[in-house]
Amino acid sequence: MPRRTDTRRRMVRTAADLFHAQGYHATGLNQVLAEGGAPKGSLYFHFPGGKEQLAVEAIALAADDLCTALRAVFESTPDPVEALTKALALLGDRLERTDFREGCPISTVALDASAESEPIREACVSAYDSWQQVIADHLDGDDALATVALAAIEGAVLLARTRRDLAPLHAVGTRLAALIGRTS
Amino acid sequence: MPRRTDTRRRMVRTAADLFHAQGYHATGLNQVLAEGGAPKGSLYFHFPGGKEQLAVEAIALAADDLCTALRAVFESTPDPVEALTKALALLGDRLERTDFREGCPISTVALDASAESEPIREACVSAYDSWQQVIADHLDGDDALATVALAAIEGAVLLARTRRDLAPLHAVGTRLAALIGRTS
DNA sequence: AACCAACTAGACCAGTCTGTATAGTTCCCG
DNA sequence: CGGGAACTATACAGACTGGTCTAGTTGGTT
Repeated sequence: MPRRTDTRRRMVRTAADLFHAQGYHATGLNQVLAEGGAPKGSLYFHFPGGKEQLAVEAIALAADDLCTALRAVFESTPDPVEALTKALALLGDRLERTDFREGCPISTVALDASAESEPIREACVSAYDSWQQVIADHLDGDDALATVALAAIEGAVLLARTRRDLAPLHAVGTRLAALIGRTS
Repeated sequence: MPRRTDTRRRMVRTAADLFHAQGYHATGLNQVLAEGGAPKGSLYFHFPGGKEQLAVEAIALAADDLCTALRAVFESTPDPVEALTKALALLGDRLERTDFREGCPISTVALDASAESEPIREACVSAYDSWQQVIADHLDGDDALATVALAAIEGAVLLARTRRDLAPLHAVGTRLAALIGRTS
């Protein structure tokens, strides 16, 4: 039985899910506590930095999860266009499964909190950077190109989530080859 | 002195700016009131639907503003790639001017409120649709392609705002030709 | 002048927010 | 068995939330 228990971990997990679906300001600490089955005292014991610290860790966790998933896709798929299409499918599946509640794990928080909290902003930047790095690694290290691919994907997820329709994902998917400038 | 006064208009304008920069949940009605110089009673006189109605109208206003600006750019610039580059510059200027507080006028709200309010979601969809329409009109009516262009722009603005760096905008700008599939 | 709609003003309410304080429990170690 | 750290549990605080209510003011019309 670990002393430094899994309660802490569970809190971060719960917070990550809630922030993912609702954003920073729309998610109350009470909701995180209730859903994670923990009282207030525990929260401020584990996260003396309060909501902000919890958000930073939640973002890092969510970023890591997606980064791992992305890496798995890219490592099992040599052709980058095909790999990106698979990545889009991954995000599309999640959107559909959650009735379009969960798109990009961090962009809601990035938009609604990173202007007022520098630590949160930095966590979001790290997240985007990590994903972009995975993409760039499989695009001959072309960072600018990876930026464009990431932007197109993020934008597509944003549109798909708002419209409740996967079409933007597919549109971007079919145009990825042109975007990347390969014929494959 | 106009009877159906400009107070109402001013409220929508203020709300639009605040929602733009901070999102839905981070923006309190009191802040809108204070910044717009109006008391609570007036708000619920002009907007019986409360915060939600105010948001819907603010989104519509912001959408219209950008739509007009986009149309102006496209009508004065025959080449669509060049026009999109100008549009990116427009958004980049605003980002820089506002110290990266104001990116896309509605995407923050789209992400942090459209899941819980159907009217707000619909207003956001209309906004995206109107912008996409302008783009498609100058892309031989290719709607899917316009979707990709819009997604890339939205994603670029999101990344630029979070990173506090216009590079993503430029990266997308230089790749637009490939994205659109034209040599011009 | 009288009237009525349009509109303003702000007090007020109940609920929620993040955050604090403190008493209690659990669990390992000696 | 005893002591102390790790952790939980809950009550509470103060500020702020969106929203309601009613009294008052303004201004055009007859």
